[in-house]
Amino acid sequence: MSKEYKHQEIEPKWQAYWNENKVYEVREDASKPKYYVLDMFPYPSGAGLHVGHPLGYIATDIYARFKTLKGFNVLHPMGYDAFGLPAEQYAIQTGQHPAITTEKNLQRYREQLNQIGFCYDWSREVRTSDPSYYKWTQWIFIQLFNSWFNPILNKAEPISTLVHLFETEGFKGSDDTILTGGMEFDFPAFTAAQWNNFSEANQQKILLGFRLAYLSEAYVNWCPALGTVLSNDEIKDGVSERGGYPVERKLMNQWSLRITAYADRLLSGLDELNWSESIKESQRNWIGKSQGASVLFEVQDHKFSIEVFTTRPDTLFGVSFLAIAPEHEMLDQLVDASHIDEVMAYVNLAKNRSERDRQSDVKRISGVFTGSYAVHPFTGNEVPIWVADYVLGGYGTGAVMGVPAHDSRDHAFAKYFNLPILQVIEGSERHNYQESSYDGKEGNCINSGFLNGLGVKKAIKRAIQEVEERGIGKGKTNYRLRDAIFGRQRYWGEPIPIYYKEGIPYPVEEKDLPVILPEVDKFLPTENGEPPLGRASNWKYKGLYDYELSTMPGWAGSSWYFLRYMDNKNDDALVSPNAVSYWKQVDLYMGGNEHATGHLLYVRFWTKFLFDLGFIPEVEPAKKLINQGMIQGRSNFVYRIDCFEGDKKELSFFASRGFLDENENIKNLPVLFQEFNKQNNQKARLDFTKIMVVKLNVDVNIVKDEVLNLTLFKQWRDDLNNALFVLENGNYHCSWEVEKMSKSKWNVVTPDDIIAQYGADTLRLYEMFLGPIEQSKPWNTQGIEGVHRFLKKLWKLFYDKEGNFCLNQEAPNKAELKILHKTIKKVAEDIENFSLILL
RNA sequence: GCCCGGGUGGUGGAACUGGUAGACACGCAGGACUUAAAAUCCUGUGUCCUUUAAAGACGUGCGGGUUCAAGUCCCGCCCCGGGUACCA
Repeated sequence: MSKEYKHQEIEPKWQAYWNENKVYEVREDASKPKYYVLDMFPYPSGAGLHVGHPLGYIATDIYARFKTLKGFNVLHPMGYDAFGLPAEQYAIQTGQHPAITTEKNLQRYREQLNQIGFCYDWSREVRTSDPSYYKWTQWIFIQLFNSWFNPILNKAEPISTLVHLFETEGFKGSDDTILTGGMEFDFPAFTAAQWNNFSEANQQKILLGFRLAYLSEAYVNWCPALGTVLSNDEIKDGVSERGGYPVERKLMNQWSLRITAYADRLLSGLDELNWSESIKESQRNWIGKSQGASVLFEVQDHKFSIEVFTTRPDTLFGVSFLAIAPEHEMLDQLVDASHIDEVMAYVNLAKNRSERDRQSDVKRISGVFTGSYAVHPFTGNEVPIWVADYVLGGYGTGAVMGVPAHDSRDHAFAKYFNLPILQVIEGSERHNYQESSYDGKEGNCINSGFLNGLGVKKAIKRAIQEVEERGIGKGKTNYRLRDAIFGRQRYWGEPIPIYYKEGIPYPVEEKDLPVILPEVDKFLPTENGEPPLGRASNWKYKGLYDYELSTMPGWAGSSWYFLRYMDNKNDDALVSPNAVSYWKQVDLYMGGNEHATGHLLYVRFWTKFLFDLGFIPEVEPAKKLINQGMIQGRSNFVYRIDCFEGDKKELSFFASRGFLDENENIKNLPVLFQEFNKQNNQKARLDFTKIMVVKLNVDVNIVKDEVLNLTLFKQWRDDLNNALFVLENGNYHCSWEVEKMSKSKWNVVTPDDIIAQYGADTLRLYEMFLGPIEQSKPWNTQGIEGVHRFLKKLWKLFYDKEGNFCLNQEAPNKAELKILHKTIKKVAEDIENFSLILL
């Protein structure tokens, strides 16, 4: 051993030892209690693993090692969420196959992970893009396709039980008990005899309305110029980020998963989970259970009614208008001829606004009168029907009853369009109903016929009773949660294992799985707008039938990966009963907050589904969840001063932070130019026609303590070779801001440099030292020195000046034992509490 | 907009149920060791006033409130991060 702490020697030595002796490989062992520690697996991006990823990994690694020492049989695996958009985008730009990009990125991730010295059992690695893995993702999809949700048993069952029901009892129509709450399509009632005489096509069409994986129309962001569907992410300011083309919302036939059937179980299941309250609260809000009533409003001079959903049937007498969504299916029929142009113009505009836009933009009130009236079911009054974009097509019934006096958005709408505001709840006497609404639930009904005098809660019950008696509505539970659109018009994902025979979708037979992602010449949609898989030549099931051309979304593979780690090489089942009955579920799951309602809801859904069908023994994927805070990037900026003469840029240089004021404008122009001339030995005038300050992200790796390394800056990009500067005391000072850590912001710090300089142990210690694991914080490498020094001191406790390992064998005295045991207690408690900061 | 987090020195953060705000560390300043530097060790370090010290005043995003006592509890705001259904 050398004389001082040398991580360059210590770390590779032990990492090699672990590797050669397979120290961290585990197998089921009934003699020991099991413990399953899981990290949310990473998407292998081109920028490599940044310092944010290991934060959670290090914490779980400490915990996994601790649990092992405590005698548990610890499963601690790692793998990759390897399908996804970025690799596909890259493929579109460069022609490089996403599989190649992914493989390359993945290698790099593995190297980085190895360097940090994690105790993963690498023999269990999974990759979602590997056919041996996605075979089972596809298999689960087929199970979903072959299942329906039985609301009486409150669980999924094979579709054959529904077929049996149809064959023996038929279907009683939209109020049938087999419906899970109006989420299936409305089919007319049929008898068993009728069912048996239906054509195959008709039967299949009906079944599709009940399957947990089904085909239906849904709105997507369609970009005609790119011929593809875009995520909200890919849209900036209403146009495509790539190319800046217009985007419209378009109805498209899409595969969806009936997650809404599980809404109640997803909600009630939260109570037993040891997850943070904030995550559980987010999920509750996302599921958005609300109780109320659906009420039918007859449309005057027409033979149909509009169904509205309301949580406040007690305010029915306060209705002064109905508002329907621009997407409402009855719109065409009810709009009055004299209003048709105006309405259609509005609808075309409103439909193409994104939902988020429509919900967030509360200040801009818009809507248009359809020219038609509904009849108030109790008063018989005429109620004007409006189209308004604050009503969303996908939520509730796509129509609301406007009660301006007691709903703030209805109020804003009524006030803007001068619609009557009718008070029906007694609030505070001084409340001015022309100014604002009273949304509270305290008070008694007034001006409300049979509801007068009742408190809000009683009035709700009474109103529901009344509409039910009159046959114009019923009590109803509504969920904000929508079925999950599952099809993607993309290449780099799991092919949906469906083929079409005479236009009817059928699942690929299990023995033919996996449906391998075919090769294509380009990763773009076809000329006639089909997804990229439409380019695959001779790609037919059994050589005869067309395959489904859409692929699965990013979250498909991640919705069940925790199961695959238990038995990752099994070719006969997604996981063997043996393995899953031993490892059961994740005991500790660590991951980012950003997955609160996406991944974490879907994985719970799939887990419940697989449980229902008897494939796994647990209804929840993870008992305990810890959200590691996001490590944000700490971006550095430089300021370029561009000076124009007319449209021509005459001069351009970089000014240090101090020359700009708080608002990042030039503080004092003459002083700046004086300094510029002095420092660069020039004679620039300052009477330019236009002077602009351009703020640019600069690579944080060439900035230290906010001081820019000028030499490296000039080498950073070709156009900067001859860059000119105005410095402060010989230095260029940058500004900084907290942003998401990403390649495009030049603020990615990778663990590699830190490990090379200080070693993995210093990195690990420092990441834990940064602050509580749950808290988000920007990355800042300042401070790592102190941690490194701590390790050196620790090392010196055990090695003398010549580098000899020195311990003596003397029995410890009482005081020493006391310290030892206090330390053991403290360390054990801190680790159990994930208080990994204090040393 | 809505939902979930967060805001404490120059910096990361500590303060468990309301009870000495700023632990620990970084940085900075000074000193010791050294021919010198690095490394290491020691001392100081919230801000302001003050030659210094003592003493004092002010201090946990902003404005109010409750309390003997507020970083912590209540009300109203501001700012930052995440999510908002095809990013993962």
